[in-house]
Amino acid sequence: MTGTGDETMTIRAMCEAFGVTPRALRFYEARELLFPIREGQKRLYTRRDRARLTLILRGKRFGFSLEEIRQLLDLYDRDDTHAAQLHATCEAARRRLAQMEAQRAELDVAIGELREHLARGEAMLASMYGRTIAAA
Amino acid sequence: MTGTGDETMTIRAMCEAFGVTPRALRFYEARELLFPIREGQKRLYTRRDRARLTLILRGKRFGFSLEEIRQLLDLYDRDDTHAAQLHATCEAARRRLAQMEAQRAELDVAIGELREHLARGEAMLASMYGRTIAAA
DNA sequence: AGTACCCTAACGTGGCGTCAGTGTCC
DNA sequence: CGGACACTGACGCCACGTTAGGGTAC
Repeated sequence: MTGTGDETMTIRAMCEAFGVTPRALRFYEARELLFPIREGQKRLYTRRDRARLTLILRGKRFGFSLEEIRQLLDLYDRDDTHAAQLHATCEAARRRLAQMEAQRAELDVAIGELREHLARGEAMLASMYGRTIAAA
Repeated sequence: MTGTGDETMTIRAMCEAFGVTPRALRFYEARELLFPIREGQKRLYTRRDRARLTLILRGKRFGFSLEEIRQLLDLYDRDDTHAAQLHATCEAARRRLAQMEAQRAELDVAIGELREHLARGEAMLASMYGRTIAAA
C-alpha cells in the first residue's frame, strides 16, 4: 500500500488518475484550488481534492481561467444549498459560451482566409514550376 | 513636417496606420521582425517596414508565432525569386491550417458540452425556484 | 514652464515546463 | 550506496501591457 489505508492519494497516483503532472497539481495548490493535507512534507489528496480537480479540469476544457474556477469552487464551498453557486456558474457559463462562439466565428473566418491564401500560393508555385505539379 | 520629407513614418503614425501600440512595434524590433532606421533616438519606419508589418499582422491573424513569421520574412529577404520562400510559406500554411481545423473541432465539442451543462444547470435552478422561471 | 511626444529598462500576466539542489525511504 | 520518489525555489516561455524614470522639441 502506498497510502495509510484511508482514502487519500499520493501526488503520483493523482497524476496517473487524472492525466496531469505533479507540477500542475502543485501549481493549483499555489493558486489555492487544491488543499491536500500533509504527511511530513508529502502531499496527500483527499476525496474533496479529487472532486475539485475534476471540476478544475472540466472548467479548463471550457476555457475558464484558473482564477475563475477558483472563485466558483469557493462559492461551492460556502453555499450549502448550492443555489447561489449554481446561479453564478450558469452566468459564467453563458458568458463563456458567448466568448467561445465568437472565437469560433473568428476562427472560421481565419480558416477561410488562410485557405484562400494557400490556394493562391499553390497556384503561383504551379505556374512557376510549369504544370507538372498542378495535377498532383 | 514631422519627418525629413521622404517616405518614413514616426512610430505614432505607424500605430495609427496599422492599429497597433508603440510597445508592439518596439517588441517586433527586439525580436528582429522590423528594422526602423534611427534619427537620433527616434525610430523612422520605411516602406520596407510597412510591408513587413502588413505581413506580420496577417501572420498573427492566422495564429503564427512571431518566430515563425520572422523566419518566413527572412526567407523572403534572402530569396530573390521568392520561389523557396513561397514553398516554405505554403508548407507552414498547410500545417497551421491543420492545427486551426483541429482547434475548431475541439472548440465545437467544448461548445456542445458547455451548452449541455448549462441546460442542466438552468433546469436545476428552475426546479429549485419552482416553475416561475421555467417559462422565461 | 508646460506638455506632447519619444526613449530604455524592467516587472506582470497565465499556465505551467524545466532545471537545480535537497531530502526521504527502501 | 544507489535509485525512485518527494519537496522547494526560481527562471523560461509568448506577446505584449504597464509602470517608472528620463530625454527632447515646441
